[in-house]
Amino acid sequence: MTPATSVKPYHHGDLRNALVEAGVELAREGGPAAIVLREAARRVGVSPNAAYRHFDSLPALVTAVAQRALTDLAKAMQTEIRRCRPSGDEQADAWRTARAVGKAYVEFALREQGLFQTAFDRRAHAAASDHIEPGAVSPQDVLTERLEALVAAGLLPAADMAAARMLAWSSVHGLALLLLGPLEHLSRRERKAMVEATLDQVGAGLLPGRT
Amino acid sequence: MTPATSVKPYHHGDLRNALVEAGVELAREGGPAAIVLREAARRVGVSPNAAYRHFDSLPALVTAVAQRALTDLAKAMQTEIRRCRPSGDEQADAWRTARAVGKAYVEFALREQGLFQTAFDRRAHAAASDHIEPGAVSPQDVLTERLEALVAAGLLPAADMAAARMLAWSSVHGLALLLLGPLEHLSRRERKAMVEATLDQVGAGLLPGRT
DNA sequence: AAAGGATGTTGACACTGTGAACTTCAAGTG
DNA sequence: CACTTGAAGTTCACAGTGTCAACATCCTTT
Repeated sequence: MTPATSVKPYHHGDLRNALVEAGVELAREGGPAAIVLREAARRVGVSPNAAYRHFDSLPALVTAVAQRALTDLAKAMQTEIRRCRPSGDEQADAWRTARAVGKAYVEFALREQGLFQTAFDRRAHAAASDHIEPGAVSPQDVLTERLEALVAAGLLPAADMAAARMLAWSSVHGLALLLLGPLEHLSRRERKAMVEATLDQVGAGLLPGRT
Repeated sequence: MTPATSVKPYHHGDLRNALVEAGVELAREGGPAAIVLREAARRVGVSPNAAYRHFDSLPALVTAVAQRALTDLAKAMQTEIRRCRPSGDEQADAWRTARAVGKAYVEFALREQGLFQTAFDRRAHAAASDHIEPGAVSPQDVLTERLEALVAAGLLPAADMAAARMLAWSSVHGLALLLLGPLEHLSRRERKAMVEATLDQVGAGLLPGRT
């Protein structure tokens, strides 16, 4: 049995993950621009250049953090779906869960501003050729799943899927970013109202005649 | 008459503006992160710290560039309105111009990616206490104006203005950012289709029963 | 047991934002 | 008109960053 903290082994053992986690923490504190290679290495207790054994460059680390953020977002959406307990009415349930997904999206953005911005940072998506997690579920997947439920419930014509996807994703994504940026001065109450109103409005656009 | 280019006067004369313009150029080339104090000063032909006589810090310069970008965007929207020649039918015209504004928004974002991202950069809106241009018109103003036209034409209940504003702004803003980020691989044709479809869908949400 | 490759470390370089002290110049005051 | 004074630019300096090259250490495989 090797003592847990002997004196610090020369090899960290799980540096890549540790760096990503440090990066996540930095992103949570100050957004994508706060992800700094040297600081991440410092927090992990390792020399700056050790990171280059696991990431080609800083953007590569940012990309990894962004992917982590994306799956966190997806998880939050799924959790919110699970909190909606079925009422038996398939149509009502389909719409309620779809709405819940949108709400979870915005709430995650507000709760985890730094992570959310990192998830959609330009540099993150730029250095794309990074190895992707196998079982990673993306926010798009969760949304698509909900739209399919709407189709199955007969609320949405299958032919309108693509357009509906764009409207739903665009409006919720835009809403989140506006609340984080130009509308950041709004009170919690006002924000809440905006979110509810916008989600209803999206519903009106998505499902003509049914809300 | 002082010769236009004697030998370079010690005092630049219009440094603030020159720096902002250099900043705009940098932003156009590489987004908000590419706005670099020293490079801007270099391009203007002045020492790095000269900038500090006009801007408290780098974020202050970014803010100035962002404001310039915002008015550029607003101008593009207004131009697109003007390209819509009235057809006599007030309702049709109101909707057509509203739609044109949305389209101009997205097209500006695609055409001037760097500027657009700078306009909505976090650091830009953070250092807010900068002196604002007097006659500056904002994108929000243009949008509001179009919504009022919709109300005047009897297409939109005045009570729904706030909600409509949020839906329109959110969806168009989100659409633009998605096209620039996660959907950047789309072909020009696909993008176009997305934009048209989403705008129509927004119209459906905004004006129930009328498109 | 020795080789070899993966993993960390040190040292160095160019670049950035920013503060302090100095210089130049235009404008107003006695 | 000489002379001060304050705005606008400059130089020097420092800490912090990403990244490269060369070196050190350790696990693994033969």
